[in-house]
Amino acid sequence: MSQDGKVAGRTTLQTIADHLGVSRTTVSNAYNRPDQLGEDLRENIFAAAAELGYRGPDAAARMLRTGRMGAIGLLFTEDLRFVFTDPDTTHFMQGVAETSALAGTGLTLLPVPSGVDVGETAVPTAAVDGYLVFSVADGHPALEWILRRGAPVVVVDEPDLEGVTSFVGIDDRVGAAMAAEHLLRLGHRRLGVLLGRLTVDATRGPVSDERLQQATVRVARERMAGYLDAVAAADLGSEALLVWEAGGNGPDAGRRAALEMLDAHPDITAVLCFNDQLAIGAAQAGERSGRAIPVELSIVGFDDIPRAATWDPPLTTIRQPLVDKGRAAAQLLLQQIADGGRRRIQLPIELVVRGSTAVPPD
Amino acid sequence: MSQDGKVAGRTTLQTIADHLGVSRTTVSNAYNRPDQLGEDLRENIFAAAAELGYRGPDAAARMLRTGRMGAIGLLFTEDLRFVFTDPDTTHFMQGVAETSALAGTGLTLLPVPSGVDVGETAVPTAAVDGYLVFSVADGHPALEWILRRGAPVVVVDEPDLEGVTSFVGIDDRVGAAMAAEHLLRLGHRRLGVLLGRLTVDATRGPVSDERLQQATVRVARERMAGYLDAVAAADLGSEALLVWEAGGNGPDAGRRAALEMLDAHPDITAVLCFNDQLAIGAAQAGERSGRAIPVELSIVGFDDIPRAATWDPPLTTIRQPLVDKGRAAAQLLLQQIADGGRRRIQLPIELVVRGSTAVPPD
DNA sequence: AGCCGTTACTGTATCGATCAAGAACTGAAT
DNA sequence: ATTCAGTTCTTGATCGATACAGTAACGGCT
Repeated sequence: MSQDGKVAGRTTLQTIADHLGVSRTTVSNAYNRPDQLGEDLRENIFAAAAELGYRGPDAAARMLRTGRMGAIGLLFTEDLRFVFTDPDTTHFMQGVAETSALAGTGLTLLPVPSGVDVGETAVPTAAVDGYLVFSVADGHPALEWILRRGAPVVVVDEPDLEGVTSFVGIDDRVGAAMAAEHLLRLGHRRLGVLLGRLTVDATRGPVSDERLQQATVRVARERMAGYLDAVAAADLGSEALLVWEAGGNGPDAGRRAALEMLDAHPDITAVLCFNDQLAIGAAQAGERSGRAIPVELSIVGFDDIPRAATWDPPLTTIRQPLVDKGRAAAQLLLQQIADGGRRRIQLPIELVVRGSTAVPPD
Repeated sequence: MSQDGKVAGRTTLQTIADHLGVSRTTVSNAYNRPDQLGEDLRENIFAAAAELGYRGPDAAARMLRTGRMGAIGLLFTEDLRFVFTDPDTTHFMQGVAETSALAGTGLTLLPVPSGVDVGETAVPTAAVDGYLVFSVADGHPALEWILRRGAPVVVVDEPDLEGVTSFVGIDDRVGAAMAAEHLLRLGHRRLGVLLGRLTVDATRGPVSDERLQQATVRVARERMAGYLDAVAAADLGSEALLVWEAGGNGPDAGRRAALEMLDAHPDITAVLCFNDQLAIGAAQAGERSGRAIPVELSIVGFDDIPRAATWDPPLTTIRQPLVDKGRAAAQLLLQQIADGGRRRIQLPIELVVRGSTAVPPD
């Protein structure tokens, strides 16, 4: 009856097979290929499974045999406090979670806290079919680790490793140019630029051309190029731009940096921000330093998070579809897992003019 | 030399072992037990691995052999839009992610969208050592699924299955009583209660005693009991409480429900809210209906999210440590995975009096 | 009767790694 | 010379399931 009867041990497919006098494979089929056996036998098998306390096919064994993990990994290197607080990230995650849930795939979070060796994290041992890499700086060790594993990878926003991974992003250069053009057309001639980070470390303060050259964050490089495009198109020089690094991407970092920037350069009449959180900080800084928005100071954000529309005044911003970005990234990864194909997606962006920008004071 | 040489196929431990003329196990030890072999051999092994394109030990095979998945699952049944937006949830997740990252454990998200059969989700096949169940209503099918799997489970907030799972929560009854007492002591005699949901469906409107009996959400039952405790201690009857169900837990649902409630019962002088998001909605509703806060209407929240302190006026609320809750839950699960022990943790709560409560108008 | 297709089920090989037990070697202590 | 302990590496068994190929039984059709 049994060809492999165990004396004790866990309940497995074999236990049930022995109990009913059928083969292991038939029991397996009851779970995974219902069309391969009769309806009544299938029910008997489930009854026996319940009786014997069988927990269902073991995940690890199935994975080993099939080679599929049934899960995708989401890698991020930002501070965890930030990841779950920052609206950009959470909206993105929402899109990812939605898509993977719809596909019946698991979603494994792979945080790589700064200062921790990647080998010590769950990254190397994670049971995933592929990785989603969310906004990681060039050459980060975590990225090298997973590229070495050879699994499918979709990079979101950065870094853009053409030909190596799939990619989801927006045209950052054009988006930045749209924002700057809007201000220039209103008549502004002296623009502050407030960005989060140019490198992984949290440097704060004015940004020299030199430091700009060293930027390891692709998005920052692209957007700066976009601002310069717009400035050049308006027949102005790069001295029209005053670039300041906040050292972080939240409203607090934005407020602090904007206060310093406005203090150092009171002639600035408008601030271009790398995201809406920074823009909210800048708006607070403006009011705190006695500048009415938008009459005395114009602010432009980026992303169009929900709060941008409800802020007082509502923020002019560049909209990018963050939830769609998550959806697209997850879909690309699932596709690549299925067919091995690498793809690129560029999502649409749009200038949304609201109440935080106006003609500069004369 | 080789005892199991494959003609082609993937690179495995054996490939490297053959290449160097050592055994499979030695190569395995190079990765997992560096003290079991010489330093130079270890380096040779890694060099060979790099040369042959070996991706490191296969996760599935390791799991099968060791029986450890190296990951925990986080189950939630709420709408995904809510999960990543709601501050309570994200703070909790932050604590979980932090703790699991510190332990080098993976964290797998297991969303169970409403209307989807649990068997179709990643829940049954997830490779996890245990489950974290976050605020799920009594008898939800997803919970039955994972209990059947027999893996360690930690339930957060609800349902409280004593003796079956570990549990992390607060004393909801006492917390609610503290909030109500505060208002009663100020002199309020007619209190609105604004709660999110009593059952999984999104019912809205006034809550009858009958419906209260049917509540499948444990936290709601406990807190109602706490309010009644306080009311009774003040020698009042249950008619001092006017209970309203918002059908959701966000500010929008809160605002809408509070408007209806205040419209139907203009004599209410204070509102007890089940969380700060609802409280923010109630505060907006108060002002929108022409009531100054706190002079004409007092509002009490629950949780003490960061926004509660910065709201205008700052919210009086019951503080519960949400990030700690996530940490505690993850730690309990990791402990239970390690030693099988089931434990209970009750986190401290605290009344935080701020500017949204005052003596009622006469 | 003979052939074919379908349904229902079986048996063997295999996925890739780790564990437990033990062997070979080294050097030092008895 | 012998025992002992420690280090370094090997052997054989095993984790639990699924892929693949194959068999048996049955009914319909010519």
